[in-house]
Amino acid sequence: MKQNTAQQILDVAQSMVRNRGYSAFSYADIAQQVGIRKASIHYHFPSKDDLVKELVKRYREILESKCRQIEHKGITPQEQLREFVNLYKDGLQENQICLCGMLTADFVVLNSEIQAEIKNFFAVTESWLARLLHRGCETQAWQCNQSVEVEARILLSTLQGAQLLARVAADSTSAFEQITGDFLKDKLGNQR
Amino acid sequence: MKQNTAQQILDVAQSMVRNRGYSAFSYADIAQQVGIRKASIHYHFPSKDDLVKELVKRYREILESKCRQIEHKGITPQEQLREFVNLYKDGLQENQICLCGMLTADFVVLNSEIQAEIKNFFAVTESWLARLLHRGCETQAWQCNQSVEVEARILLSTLQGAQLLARVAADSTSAFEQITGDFLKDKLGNQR
DNA sequence: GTCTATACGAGGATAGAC
DNA sequence: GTCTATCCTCGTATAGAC
Repeated sequence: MKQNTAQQILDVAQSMVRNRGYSAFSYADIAQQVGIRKASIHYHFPSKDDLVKELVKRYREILESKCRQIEHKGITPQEQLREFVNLYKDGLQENQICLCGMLTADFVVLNSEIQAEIKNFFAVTESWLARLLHRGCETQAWQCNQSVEVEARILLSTLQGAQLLARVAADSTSAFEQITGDFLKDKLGNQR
Repeated sequence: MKQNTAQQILDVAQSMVRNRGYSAFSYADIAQQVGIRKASIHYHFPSKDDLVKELVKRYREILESKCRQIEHKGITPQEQLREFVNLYKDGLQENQICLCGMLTADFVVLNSEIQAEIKNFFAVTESWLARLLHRGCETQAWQCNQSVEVEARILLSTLQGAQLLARVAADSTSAFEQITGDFLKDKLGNQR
C-alpha cells in the first residue's frame, strides 16, 4: 500500500534526524530517498523548521499511543517497565536513537517552537513513567525511596545516555542491553 | 597572559562543539571569536576533521589529568565519586555538555579517526570509574552487586543522559543536580 | 602566521510552468 | 503536487601576497 508523500517525507526525515541530527540532514537527502525533487518537499513543509516541528509532534503522539497500549495490555508493572525500556532498543541497530534525545543535543540550534515541542515530549514521557512507577509502588512491585517524578527522570536519563553510549560500541544493541539489563535487575529484582 | 593561537582556536571550537555539535559550528564562527580570518585557521588545522580530532585528544588528556588529581587528593571513594560527577556539572550553565557525549550524537557523521578517538575517551573514562568503584568496594564504601565495569557504564550513561535532559529544563544545573543528587544518595547512602 | 581573494559545492528557499 | 530553473548565502578549502 502506498503512503502519501507527506508521511513518506516525515518517515525519511525522522530516520535521518535520529541518525545524524538536525544540522546534518538536508532536503536533498530526503528528496533522494523519497524519489522526488527538493522543491517538492517545500510544498508539504515550507521550511525545515516546519518539518522538524511536525516531526516532533508526531513522534510524541506515537509514543503516547504506544504507552497507552502498554498500559492496557493487562501485564504487571514490571513487565510494563520492561516493554517501555524495549521501545528504546528499537531502531538502535540502524544507529537510530530517540528523536528527542538527539534533538536535545541540537537544542540550542533549534527555534523556540521546536524547543517547546521537545519539552512537551519529555514532560509527557516523564509523567507517564512516574505514573507507572507509582502503580508499581502501590502494588508492591517495587519500592520507591524518593519521589516517583525524580525516579522517572533518573530512569529516562539512563535510557537516553545508554542509547548514546551504545553508538560507540561494536554491537550497540547488546551494549544497550548490558546497561539496561542490569539496570532493570536493579529496579525490578528484590529491592534494596 | 596571551595564549598561542592554536590553543585559542581549540578553546573556542571546544565550547562551540559542546554547545551546538559538530555539524553546527563553522570556521567562520571560530574566526569571529578568536579575531582572525577563516583562512588563518587552516594554517593551524588544515581541515575541520584535523581540528576536531585534536580536540577530542586534548579533551581526553585533560580529563585524565583531572581524574589523576581526584585520585591523589587523599579523599574517600565517596568524595572522589562526587568530584567526578561534579566535573559533568561544569560548563552546564553555558549549555555545554561533555564534548564526547555531544559527539556520540554526531557519531555517524564523523570519520573513523575521530570515532576512534571518541571510543578511546570512553574506554579511558570507564576504566577509571571502574577502578574507583572497585576501590570503594574494597574499603566497604559501598557494595557492588554486579561487575564494576558494568556499574561504571551505567553510571556514565546516567551522567550523559542527565546532561542532555538538563538542557530542556529551565535551570539546567539544578535539573542535573536533582538527577545526580538522588543518584548519588542511591549509590553512596546506606546500601541496598 | 595572517591576510585577501577566490573556487566550488551544498543548503534552504522561491517563482512559475506543467 | 511535482517539476525545472534559479537565487543567495554559507561552509570548507586553497593559492599566493605580505
